[in-house]
This record gives sequence, structure tokens and C-alpha cells, in this order.
Amino acid sequence: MARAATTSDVFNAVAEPQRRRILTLLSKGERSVNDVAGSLHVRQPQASKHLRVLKHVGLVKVRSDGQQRLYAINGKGLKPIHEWAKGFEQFWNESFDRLDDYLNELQGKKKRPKS
Amino acid sequence: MARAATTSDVFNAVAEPQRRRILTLLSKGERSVNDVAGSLHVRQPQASKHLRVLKHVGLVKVRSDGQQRLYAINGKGLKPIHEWAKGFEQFWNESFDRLDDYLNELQGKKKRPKS
DNA sequence: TTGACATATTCCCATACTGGAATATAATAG
DNA sequence: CTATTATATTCCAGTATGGGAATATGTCAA
Repeated sequence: MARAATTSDVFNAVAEPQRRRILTLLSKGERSVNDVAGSLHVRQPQASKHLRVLKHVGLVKVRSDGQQRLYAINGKGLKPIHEWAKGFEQFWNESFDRLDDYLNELQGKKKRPKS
Repeated sequence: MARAATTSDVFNAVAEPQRRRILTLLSKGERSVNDVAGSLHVRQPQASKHLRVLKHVGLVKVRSDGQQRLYAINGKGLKPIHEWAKGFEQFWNESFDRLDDYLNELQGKKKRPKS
């Protein structure tokens, strides 16, 4: 087999740097496709394609305004990623290192009593 | 050009489902390669390969114990992703919807005064 | 050293990705 | 309708990928 499809997965959608740049741009407000392409210095078709992926996974929404299509961020779609990463928060917020605990024990600090 | 390389980017590293499963497993404690392979029902070489990528981007650490190699999570590596997603927090924590503001305005609530 | 076990690496293949270029579709103005 | 502008889609090429299989490397015991 090969690489898993990107199109329907939020994690893969944001794995692509250009798409993260687009999200960052859109977080400042809605933009037309040409605005996006211009601001990020990519061709219009590429902008269109990336926006399509982002739309597909629910990270952006669109509305039509004349012949323009205004894309806006739908940050809610990023919540799953945030939540997922948060599940590992303990690994950077607290010391779960056994050696560290042991040293504290030795010093009689006992910051985190056994029970 | 083609797809961006996965090996040196944390976002791409966690874009792969199997690797997320590995991280989740490791969050319960260190595991040998065979443990990982067994628990997740993947072949040993695949486990080894995924662990290599995770190691490369700093999401896991290894220590040798006899002929085993015990991998442990290094959740700190996920902090960048968490922080990045957090930058979009406003989009799910607050209402930035103009219609919503307008309705509040109509009701005289004025939760978020203009200045 | 030899054997057994644990892990890492290499080679191959089928797949799917991204960007470029060209083109198709959509919407508006005249 | 025609021209123009905005956006979307299609086709292509080069590349990286993940899994399978085979193999190499590493570690320990006897």
C-alpha cells in the first residue's frame, strides 16, 4: 500500500505548510482566492486546490460575493488537534521523570507525595 | 515538485495515523519495539520505521535495555502543535460571528463593546 | 563461536501528493 | 451575446511515502 489519503483528514490537511499559512492568513479575516494567492505568493490554481482541501475537512467555510468566493476560517475544525495534543500536556507541564522524583525524594522535598 | 518530506516535520509525523497510535500507546509508558508492534498489530519493521520517524522529530526517546530498545514518549515535542492550534482558540471559545454580535446589539446586551 | 532473540535497514511496489500549465466553469458588465 | 474577471478542474511530472519481504545488525547466553 501507499500513503494514506490526505483529503479527508484534518491532521494531514494541516501537515502541509502552505495550508497552515493559508489558515494563518484567514485567521485575520475572510479573503478571496486571489487575495490568498497574492498574499502567499502561490498561483491561483494552487490556492484554489488547497482551499478545497481545507474546505473538505471543515477548516474553512466559503460564501459567494459576486464572482468572488470569500473563504473564512472555521477554527473549530482545529479543536480536535488541540484536544489531541492536550492529551499529552502532562509531558511538558509536570515532571513525570522518575529520576527527578527520586532526586526530590532524596532532598526531602516530596513535591508529589505518593498518596 | 512533490509532497514535502515527512521525516523532519512534527506536523507530518503525526499526520500518519499509525504514528499517532504509537504515541498514544507510549503515553502509557515505555515500550519495546516488539511491544509496540504487538499491541498495534503491525509488523516489527514497520514499528521500527515509524519509531525512527518519531525519534527523528523528537517525539520519542529511546534507551537500551539489554537487547531491547525501550521507546518512551517525549510529549514536549507536541507542544508546538498544541500552541499552534491554540492560536485559533478564539474561533471555538468565543463568538466572533457578526450576526451573533448584531443580535446581542439588538437586545442591548453589548457583551463586547466597540472600544 | 554458535544459536536465539530483538531491532534496524534495504529493496520493491503501488499509491497519492503538490506544483505547473492549460483549460473549463461561473459571474458580471456592457 | 461577448468580453472580462474570478475561480475551479484536469492532466502531467517528479517525488516521497508506507507496507511487505528479506536481510543486516546488535545483544546476550552457553
